[in-house]
Amino acid sequence: MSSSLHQRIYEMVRHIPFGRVAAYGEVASLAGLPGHARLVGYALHNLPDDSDVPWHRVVNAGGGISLDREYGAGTLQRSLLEAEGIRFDSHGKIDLSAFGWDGEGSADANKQGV
DNA sequence: TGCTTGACATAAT
DNA sequence: CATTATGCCAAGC
Repeated sequence: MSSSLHQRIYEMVRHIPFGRVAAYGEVASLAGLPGHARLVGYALHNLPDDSDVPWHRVVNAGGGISLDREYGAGTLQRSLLEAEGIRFDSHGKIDLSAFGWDGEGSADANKQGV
């Protein structure tokens, strides 16, 4: 795998704690690639089958799914997120204030009482 | 090796 | 609120 950049992104996504989500831009910055939100998405698009990367924990800046539900991936992502205790609002988006990776600072964001 | 594309983000229209 | 435009830059061909 010459694409070490993807590799690094995969690792970063792998470090996302359970029941939490991170935005593409967030992951990019944390991965050492500030501004390369697209690379994150691109990397996940090329995500190898043997990877245990929780790509479903990566969402867009609005806490929503960028993938088309029709393609299956979007629907699958939402299912996986709900399986981790993450809730979606009426708009099909996630409350980043509660489930965002940086949401650790919020007190009532800790409750995972499903 | 150079052009095209892209699971994004943000501002403007 | 939906669409358009632009930035940014690596991966794929």
